[in-house]
Amino acid sequence: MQLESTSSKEFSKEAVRHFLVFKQGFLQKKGKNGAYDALRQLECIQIDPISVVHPNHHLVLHNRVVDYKPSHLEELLYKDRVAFEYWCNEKSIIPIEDFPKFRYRMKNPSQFHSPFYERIKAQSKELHKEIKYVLSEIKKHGPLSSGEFEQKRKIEGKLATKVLNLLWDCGDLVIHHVEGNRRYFDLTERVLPSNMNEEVASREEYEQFIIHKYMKAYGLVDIRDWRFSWLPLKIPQRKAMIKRMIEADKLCPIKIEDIKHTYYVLKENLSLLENSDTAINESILFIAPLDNLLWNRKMISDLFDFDYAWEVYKVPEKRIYGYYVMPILYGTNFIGRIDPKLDRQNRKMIIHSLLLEEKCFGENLVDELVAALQRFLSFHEASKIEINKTSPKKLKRALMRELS
DNA sequence: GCCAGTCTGTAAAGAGTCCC
DNA sequence: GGGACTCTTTACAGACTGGC
Repeated sequence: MQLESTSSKEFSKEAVRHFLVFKQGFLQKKGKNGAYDALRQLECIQIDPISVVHPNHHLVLHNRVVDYKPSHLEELLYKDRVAFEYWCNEKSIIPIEDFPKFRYRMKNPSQFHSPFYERIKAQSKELHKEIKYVLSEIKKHGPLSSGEFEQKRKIEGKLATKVLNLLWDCGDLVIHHVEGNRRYFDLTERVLPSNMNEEVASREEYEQFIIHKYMKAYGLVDIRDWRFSWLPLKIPQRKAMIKRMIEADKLCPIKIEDIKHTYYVLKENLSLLENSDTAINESILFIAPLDNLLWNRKMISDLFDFDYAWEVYKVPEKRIYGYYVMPILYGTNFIGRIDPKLDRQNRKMIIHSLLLEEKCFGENLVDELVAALQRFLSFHEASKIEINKTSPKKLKRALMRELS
């Protein structure tokens, strides 16, 4: 199937990088309202529980909102209820106005992903009694976590987790609040306004909505992406969908210098891509491992000539850059990697390594790195810093001179 | 041989539980 | 009281399998 049209526009890598970085809105917002605006601009933020430093979702907002605090997001989720948690780019935080659209997926969970759901769906008949019991207990007592079912009620903890997740997948329960990493679930009808819970989109409406949302969030559309369109589509179905969108004048194929692979961009974003004068943040940023900018690792490699792999899931002997390694962004380039860990007891930020790419180091970078580290420390309420390894070696002394 | 899809290993913090 | 242990949460990366 030939998808490239003769009218494909050609762009430099730098122009496309500028477009992608601009769309992320780095350090463009302020305060709790700014955090909400950033969430809407990003479409969703991926959740991750690993807390070596602040977890992924907080790091993502820290890089968009100049004075961001984790309490901003907690309030947006559990007090103001202008955001909710559900499957989007994996488990994600999503603006609440999208909730009615997600109802289609909630009511038809077997049509979508989640191997976890598939595993327990097979047991759903057997779980019928437990489902009824969990719902009635929550109705009676208010928000409950899996732990409470194990401790005080007659249901084993792992089974309670399965049932709670199943009911959450299906939209019968929402996350009321979180204590540590324990989620408390409540009835959706009790937490959200009735209009949110009544409207159910059709399959067609949901698909159109989620495809558009995906394309806006990614900026560049890549048919190889394993999360393509956040729908379970095989390659031929993806090609057919792209063809339809090109014919409907909603999507444009683009050619990028030195890249054979064809990427696509929403027609509505084309003028933004063509306009490389848009102002972007020029400070150094430590990008979260699951930041929206990094969702498509192949695209990052193509456009930024930077191969990034998060190493938390690698066996220790195969790690090259460190367990929680984060890319360092400077303007429209990745200039290196940082592997941090917060020592919470001593309020000390330990930088296991800070490695700059070859050719990236210049004396003027030191000031920018110091500013970025100071902001990172302040965000984590760390009063001390320890830097173990840098590349180049002389960077460590230069940084410590400014930071201590 | 290549590509798509599936399965498994891996690790962290925080809260709760158990036992001395 | 406090140390040791268990449970909970998550999905990427790489190994593996199967189809063409």
